[in-house]
Amino acid sequence: MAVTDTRWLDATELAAWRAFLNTSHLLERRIEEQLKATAGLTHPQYEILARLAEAPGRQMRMTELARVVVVSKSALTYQITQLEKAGLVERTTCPSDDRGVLAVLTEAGTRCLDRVAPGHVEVVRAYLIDRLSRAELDAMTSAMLRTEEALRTTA
Amino acid sequence: MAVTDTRWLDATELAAWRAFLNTSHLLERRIEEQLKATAGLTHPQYEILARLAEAPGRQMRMTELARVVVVSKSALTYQITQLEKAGLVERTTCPSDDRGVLAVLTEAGTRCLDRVAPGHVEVVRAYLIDRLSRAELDAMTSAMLRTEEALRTTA
DNA sequence: AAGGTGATGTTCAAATCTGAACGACATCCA
DNA sequence: TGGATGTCGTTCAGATTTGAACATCACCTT
Repeated sequence: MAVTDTRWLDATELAAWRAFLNTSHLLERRIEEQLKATAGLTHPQYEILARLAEAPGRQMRMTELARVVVVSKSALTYQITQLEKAGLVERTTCPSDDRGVLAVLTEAGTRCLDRVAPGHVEVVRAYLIDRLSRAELDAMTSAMLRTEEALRTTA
Repeated sequence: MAVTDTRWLDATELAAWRAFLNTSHLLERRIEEQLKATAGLTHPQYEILARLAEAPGRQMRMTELARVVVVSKSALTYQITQLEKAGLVERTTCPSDDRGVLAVLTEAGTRCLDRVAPGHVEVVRAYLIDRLSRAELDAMTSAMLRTEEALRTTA
């Protein structure tokens, strides 16, 4: 096979990559810890509630929800079941497609989110957003949006 | 209790946060997929091998390794056991501390890493590093290093 | 109208992650 | 020297994630 010489990461690039990787893991850990302590929620669960709250009719199709939250379909099925047990979400069959399922945010779900959101936003600010200059924020956003686009479209 | 008004994220900040979150999850997924297909490794396992390869004597203490790779101690115990079964890593009791355990990269582990690294770096480049301008890379690095520092020192 | 193709959500087994509890050893100070 | 305190790595139970397989239904072409 044709062996192409590997373009290794130089010191700067490796530092960038590892800083990104470590920060994402550490931040994830911190968020998880805060949500668990405050509301017994996991981060994916919070994201599900947040996305539903923003959606028209406070409801969303399972596949679409899995896509925006970035979890597998089976993980979403599991989490929606958990949230349903907790009374924060309900399942409805989609009127326009008998295969489809709509996840609907309940009143209790809305109240839960209202109660938890401030503390969550606090963490996101304290460790990420508020530590970036405007220029850094803009640079990061444009960079991240570009890579997200690439990751979503490819394969 | 004194209720401080929440400083919600504005549209730009929310976009930044979600782009970061989505990108990290999507990239993690893509990396995991590539490593699994290429070498049957998980991402944490790859990081363990990579860190050991860089370490003096190709060995590292468990706690320190868990810290740099950003996994819990129990997760590291589990993964080192897996890698030991695969013959890529060995455990040695630390000479200077009988409580300590040294994870040592084996010859097979070194060869495995050499074989897998190019493809892995390829993915990191293709979806992140090569998509950022020099300015974006620098901005992201400084921002990430600052937040990493904050997350590592606090609590 | 009927079959082929594709999408939808769930189930299942397997792997992995985490925090808490634990036993073993180090270190420090009286 | 002898506890008191802390660190180290492991074990354990429980929760979560994933991909593959599956049954159901939609859609499109003939």
